[in-house]
Amino acid sequence: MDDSRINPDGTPTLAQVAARAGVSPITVSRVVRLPDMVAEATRERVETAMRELGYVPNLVAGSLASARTRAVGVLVPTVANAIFADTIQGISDTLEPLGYAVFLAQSHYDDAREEKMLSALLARRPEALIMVGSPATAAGARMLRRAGIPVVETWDLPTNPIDAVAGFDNKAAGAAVARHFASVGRRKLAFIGGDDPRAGRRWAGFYQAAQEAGLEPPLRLVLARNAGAGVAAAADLTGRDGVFAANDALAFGLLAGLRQAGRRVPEDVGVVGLGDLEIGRLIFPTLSTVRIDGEAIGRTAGLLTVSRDGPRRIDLGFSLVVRETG
Amino acid sequence: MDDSRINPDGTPTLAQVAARAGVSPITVSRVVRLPDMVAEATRERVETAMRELGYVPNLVAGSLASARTRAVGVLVPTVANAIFADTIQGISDTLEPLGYAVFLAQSHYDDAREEKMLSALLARRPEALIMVGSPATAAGARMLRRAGIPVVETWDLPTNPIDAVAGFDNKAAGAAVARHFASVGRRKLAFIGGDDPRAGRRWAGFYQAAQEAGLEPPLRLVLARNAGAGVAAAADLTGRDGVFAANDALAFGLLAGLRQAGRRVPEDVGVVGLGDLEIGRLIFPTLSTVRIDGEAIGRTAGLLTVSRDGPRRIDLGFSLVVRETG
DNA sequence: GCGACAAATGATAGCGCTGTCATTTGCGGT
DNA sequence: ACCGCAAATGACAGCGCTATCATTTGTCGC
Repeated sequence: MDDSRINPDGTPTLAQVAARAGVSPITVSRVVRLPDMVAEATRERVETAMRELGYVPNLVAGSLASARTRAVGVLVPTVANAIFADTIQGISDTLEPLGYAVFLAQSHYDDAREEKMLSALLARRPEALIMVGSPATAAGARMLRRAGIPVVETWDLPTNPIDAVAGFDNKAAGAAVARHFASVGRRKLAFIGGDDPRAGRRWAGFYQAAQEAGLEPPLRLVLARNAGAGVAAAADLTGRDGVFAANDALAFGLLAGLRQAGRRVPEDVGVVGLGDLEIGRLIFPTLSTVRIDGEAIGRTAGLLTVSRDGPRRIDLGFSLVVRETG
Repeated sequence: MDDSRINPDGTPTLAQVAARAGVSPITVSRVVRLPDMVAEATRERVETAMRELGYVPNLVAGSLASARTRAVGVLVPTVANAIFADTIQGISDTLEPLGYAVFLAQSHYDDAREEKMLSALLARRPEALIMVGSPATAAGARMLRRAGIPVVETWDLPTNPIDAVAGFDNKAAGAAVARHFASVGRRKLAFIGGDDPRAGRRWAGFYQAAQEAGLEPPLRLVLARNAGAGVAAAADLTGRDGVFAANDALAFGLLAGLRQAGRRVPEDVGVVGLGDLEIGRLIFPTLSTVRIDGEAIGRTAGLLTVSRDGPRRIDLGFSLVVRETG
């Protein structure tokens, strides 16, 4: 194949395929999108021309002409946190077979950055938008409402969602952990986590349930959201016999820190994480955790973007999984 | 703000902002892209109109008109593997400040699917493409060469790269692990991993170095690429005293499987992973591993897409980190 | 062969924005 | 006031494809 036939200023266009196959451009378009509508002989002629030219459809142009991008915007705090990676996986695995692509963006837990990312995503006119949590700013929320596309808030159950929800009750999850600690005789509790709204709700539930169980007020440590912070937090938890870490990664760090401090788990202190990452089942001692199916959240969110059937608020729930860490 | 002013058929357009501000459309465009080129009074008038209408630029149209998408396509085997998530993070953190977005796709380690994803990504006309590994099919490679955009192959050092490379020598990494095992007296080695080209190269280096060290031929187990397979693999490794797992996740599973089988690590069997995930430093016993800086691979790849300065082949190397698992 | 209808193909306009050249406006110097 | 130049703004065409209506072609029944 002689490359001189390719548009020297760029990649081959649909018009060039049409000229080569001796048909009009719209027929080439039909071969790509609606092949059953084209006579077999014509279709084969066009397909040969496409193959010879190495034609790759231009979805930028097609999206503009059709007012459809066939893409979904996805905004997560960070892709490096495995629980969100599972959600992205669920979203992608659900939408890709339906012909939808994923435009990914990260907020890094920063409100201003989240707003900027929402704007950047919306500029690309995704047909829907899925985000972890809810917009942190009024401007962000306004932008999403104005966009007039399906919006799914995940990993939480907001009282005034913009559109659809696929999440679980963070406050109830925190309460369940505190009640569990009380039921196994833990008296001095603590919570370690970040300062995002979801961690705040887990803390609120944890605190309230501890109060209701007659335990002394739990301690809250607000940390950076990585395992290293969990390691360091162990030093501030002397005397605490039950610690709820806002996510499993923090819990892994905490376990290492406690081990280094010579505190036995679960004999001296119980540890519960959140997320039920697979690693938690493999380490020693195995991690007790609040099981959240991040991938199911993603799948559900994906389905909520493409279908208006059924409820728009899905509570996927959680369950407390008690393993060796207490 | 009365919503009736918004285009009832969709979101506000640049033309509507122009009409509202009493300027021509190209002036609105300039306010968005080149604000210093517009007189202050005019700019403020336009900005007010944009704000009142809730105007969000349409990058679909802008991309077509300017022949620039300001996006980079990223193809990884799976986002759920932490080492690739780190790379995505590195890519995103490097490109986002430069105004580039990430179009993400996953191959799920399937050749046909990889080719389909490459085509889907290229249809969106990314200005560059970054992929883990190299194209598995000739058609995929041809597509990329034809696209005429910067292409970065990562996590490997291909002999005939399409354009640029940001990776490390997988074969040498495998060899280093075998030599390490030999140096600490391991005699019967094994390798567990998937069947992708990179795992194959790790195995080849491992096998060759073991031969050169006079050890009996190592055993290779080809597994599903998840921790669960690592757990199960322990049953097939009786009598082996040194096991190299193709990645850390597999190693975590293997450690659990060995623990369940009553085999002590490192007394009975040494285990080395690959990737140096943070969790490996936190668990007990701490994991020996081949350190690969996935995030640095991503950052380097990101820079290779936006700059043609300097070498196009970057070997980020690796290092063997010996911890408690041997 | 003719007419009716369906299948197949083509013509037209335009999606929302921008590269580029043209025109207008403003400023400073004489 | 006039001229030259730079800054600011506008006009025009079109990026590559597709929605939609129009036209052509093919098939079947009489």
